Amino acid sequence: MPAPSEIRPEKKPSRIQIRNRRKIMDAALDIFSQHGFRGATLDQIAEAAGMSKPNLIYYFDGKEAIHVALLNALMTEWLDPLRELDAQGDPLKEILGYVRRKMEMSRQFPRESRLFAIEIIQGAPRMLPHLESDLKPLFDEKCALIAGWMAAGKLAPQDPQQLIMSIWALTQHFADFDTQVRVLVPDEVAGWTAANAHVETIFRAILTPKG
Amino acid sequence: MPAPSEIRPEKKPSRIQIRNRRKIMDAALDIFSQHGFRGATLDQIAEAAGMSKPNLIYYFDGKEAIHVALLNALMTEWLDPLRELDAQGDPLKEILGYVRRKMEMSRQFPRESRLFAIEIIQGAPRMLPHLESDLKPLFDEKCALIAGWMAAGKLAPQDPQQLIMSIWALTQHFADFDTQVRVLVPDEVAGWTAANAHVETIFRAILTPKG
DNA sequence: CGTGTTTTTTACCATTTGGTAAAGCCACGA
DNA sequence: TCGTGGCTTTACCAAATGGTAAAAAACACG
Repeated sequence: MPAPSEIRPEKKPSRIQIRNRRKIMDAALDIFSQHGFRGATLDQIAEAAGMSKPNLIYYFDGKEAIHVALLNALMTEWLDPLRELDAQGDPLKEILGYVRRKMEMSRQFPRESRLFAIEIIQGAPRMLPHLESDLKPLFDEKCALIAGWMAAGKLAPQDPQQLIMSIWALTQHFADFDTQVRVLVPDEVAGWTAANAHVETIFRAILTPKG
Repeated sequence: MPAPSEIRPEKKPSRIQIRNRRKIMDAALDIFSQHGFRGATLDQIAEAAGMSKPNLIYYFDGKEAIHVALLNALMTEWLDPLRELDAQGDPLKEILGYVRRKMEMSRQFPRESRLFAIEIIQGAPRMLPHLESDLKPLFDEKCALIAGWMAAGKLAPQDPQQLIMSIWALTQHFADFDTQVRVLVPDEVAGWTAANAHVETIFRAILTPKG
């Protein structure tokens, strides 16, 4: 009788629950990343998921719950590439590796990137706490790591905060502004190749320590 | 009897019309840039403009007309900094000047930047034609100009398309992702100063021709 | 099988929202 | 003072939308 969305004690979800939850999340990612929270409708999501609207509500407590579930799932994996920055590795290689991973994510998961972008642009109404609790500490930690590398002369000295943010700006641009990029650089394959080369050039140029 | 929004022949708008149209556009910019097209409501816009909802409709044909009017007005002035790229000027100075103008716009007109960003992220449903007809030609023209500069050895050779897009990505980031930036770099003044310095460093580094 | 549980569907509902109709208001010239 | 025309408000409406109730269907399992 109780809908799974209301179950508090973890009553190990059935196979159907897992499958349908996945379908809903995927459909919701499609719709939310295209229209934003308010612009998306449950009917759209339901149709994209191939099920009825009340059935959505059976699996999630409501529209907001779906959105929050998406953002939560996203936040974790979205930060993984940054977590992989290894203090033991070669500084320049580590950062260029991070840039490459972010470019790869933009290409493979543009919907996730756009979902995130819309949420932030609109003031992160459902995500500010996560930014403070998840993103900020990781950001500070990695800034300190990079600052250490710079102090040791392994990288050209500069503001680590600005460095990381510029990596985000450049890499996510190709996912978030895809529509515009497609108009200006119609050849998608060549565009991605050029973009990869360009961002690598940029960061190699500003990071390589002088003499 | 006829509402001004329906007047075809340009019947020079009255002072009240000009004032109210402005108020509406400003309010709409506020709301649309915060919630996107579907997320914004006429009631919100009306309240922000300090007038009643039917009064909005008196001045504009409807929600969509307001949004389109905003985007049209925006597109023109948004491209101005790029238009100012002067073929006669010093190449490096011209591009760094462009970067500076874009940073300035991000700081002074974040709402416009976000309105534009949301529209593009959502697939530019009301703007694709403008991208093709206004942005694309200007983009191509300036790419050719920059390519000429590079061929003449005035700038380090690289993909001009990627160069311009990376300028956009970096400069607009600070307006569009302001919420996130504020969490990570709480000191706003210091943040902007560092950001300005950082983008200048980046483009100076990749544009300065070697030997 | 048969029975209790999970899942899905059908039929609704209350609110919100974009938009309209028509009356009222107000400044200004005759 | 009256009327005329631009401006504003009040009172609505139909469609869309998030969500609910409850019956029906599908399923798990002894």
